[in-house]
Amino acid sequence: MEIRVIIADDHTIIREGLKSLLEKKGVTVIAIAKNGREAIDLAIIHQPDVVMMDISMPDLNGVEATATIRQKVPHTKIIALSMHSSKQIIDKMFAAGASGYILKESAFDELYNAIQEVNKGNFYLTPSIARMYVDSQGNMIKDIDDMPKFKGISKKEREVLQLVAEGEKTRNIAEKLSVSIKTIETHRTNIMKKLGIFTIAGLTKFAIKEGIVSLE
Amino acid sequence: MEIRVIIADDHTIIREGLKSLLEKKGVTVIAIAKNGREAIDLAIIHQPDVVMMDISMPDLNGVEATATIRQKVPHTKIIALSMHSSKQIIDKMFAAGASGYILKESAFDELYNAIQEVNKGNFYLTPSIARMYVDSQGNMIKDIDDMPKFKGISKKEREVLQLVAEGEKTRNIAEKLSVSIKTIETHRTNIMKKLGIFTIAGLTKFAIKEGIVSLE
DNA sequence: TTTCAATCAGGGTAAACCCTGATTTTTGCA
DNA sequence: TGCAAAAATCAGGGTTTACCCTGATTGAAA
Repeated sequence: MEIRVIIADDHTIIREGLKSLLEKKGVTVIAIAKNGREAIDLAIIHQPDVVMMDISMPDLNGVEATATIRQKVPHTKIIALSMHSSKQIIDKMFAAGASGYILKESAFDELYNAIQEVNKGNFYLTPSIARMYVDSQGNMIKDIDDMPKFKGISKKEREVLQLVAEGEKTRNIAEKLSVSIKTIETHRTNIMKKLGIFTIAGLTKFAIKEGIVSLE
Repeated sequence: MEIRVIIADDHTIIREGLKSLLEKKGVTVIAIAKNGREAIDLAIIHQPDVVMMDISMPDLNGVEATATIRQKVPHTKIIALSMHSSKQIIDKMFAAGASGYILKESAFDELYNAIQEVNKGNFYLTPSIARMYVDSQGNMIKDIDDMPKFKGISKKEREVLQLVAEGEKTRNIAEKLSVSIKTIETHRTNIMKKLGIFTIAGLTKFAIKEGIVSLE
């Protein structure tokens, strides 16, 4: 059976390379996204079987994009494609509703395997990471809808924080999120109060440290 | 004429993806290395035309591997394949003897172009980075090694940039440097023009990338 | 049912941003 | 050594954005 896949990664080389490899294996790459927001839009339009989702992307990161896609296109499965094996990041991704997690240093065959498994409705975890999970928790992943809070920062606030740290002005953020400028101002003020950081530069550094935005 | 290439990258997905893309274009990938040490060994054995070299690799990084290959296999050209556009890293790579520098977010066509150019004996720099190596008159600075400053940023401007990126307000910066607010405003404006970055968040990220400020 | 997230308004001050134009000091190099 | 270029300094005066209150509504979650 044909598997229809969307690739989301901010690095063109990876997008194109992955597409080339998947197509060799007979997987149909129906669309390519270069950030989380594009991934959401394309997932809604194309209703793919699987999304290969990079975690750190500009504009809207992979964790948030995963949560939104899981909500709006529930039958679409998501595999996180990451460079990091930090437990914190993995937890976030599965909490957001990912079905698989593989590393960029994994072999392509493993990635192909993951797509097959996830498409069948199973979970897939890179073996090295799976070992870490079984040791610490015992139980595997459960489908949690609500994302764990991040230092008291709400989902929307985190989204605003990312855009602020990426250099967007309030007006542009308001347009992107289709709300009023006043709303964004309120969010930004609340973020600053919660974090105790009162400058754009400070917020930017915080967002970089926390992996909310990348330096690329 | 056939171009013989070695790929060195610690991420299997990238190695295999790149190989697949290059072979589609008729480039011969004669070997694949997953760290710098392997890259050196394989370069000596196979004497390739070009090595695609990732910079951050375990065991032995791309910079050292580049220097060694340039010394032991002088006719082999090296293209750095990086995720970062930090000046320090670029300088190091070219100092080590690289002939090209491209980003992983570049399109594959650009990478293919770079291979062609480098194989002819030319240098190749990703346009976005090349722009940073251009002075205010629009002249390309060829000698990257003794480039005095980064895109025409003066000493004082750099000082102001650091304070801006650390979250200081114009008034505080003026006080610290014992000059008027207007002077700082002028510096900041000039920095923005020179860098083509027009937000505090952008300046902050730039400063972090360049090591002007740290993440604490 | 009370809390919290998300939405938005009014109205204000401070700061950033953007010109033009100018003087003085430092510095590269012919 | 001398001179032109670049760096550093500052002013005036404008627009825009950020920042900071108070206050209010809706809907969802606890």
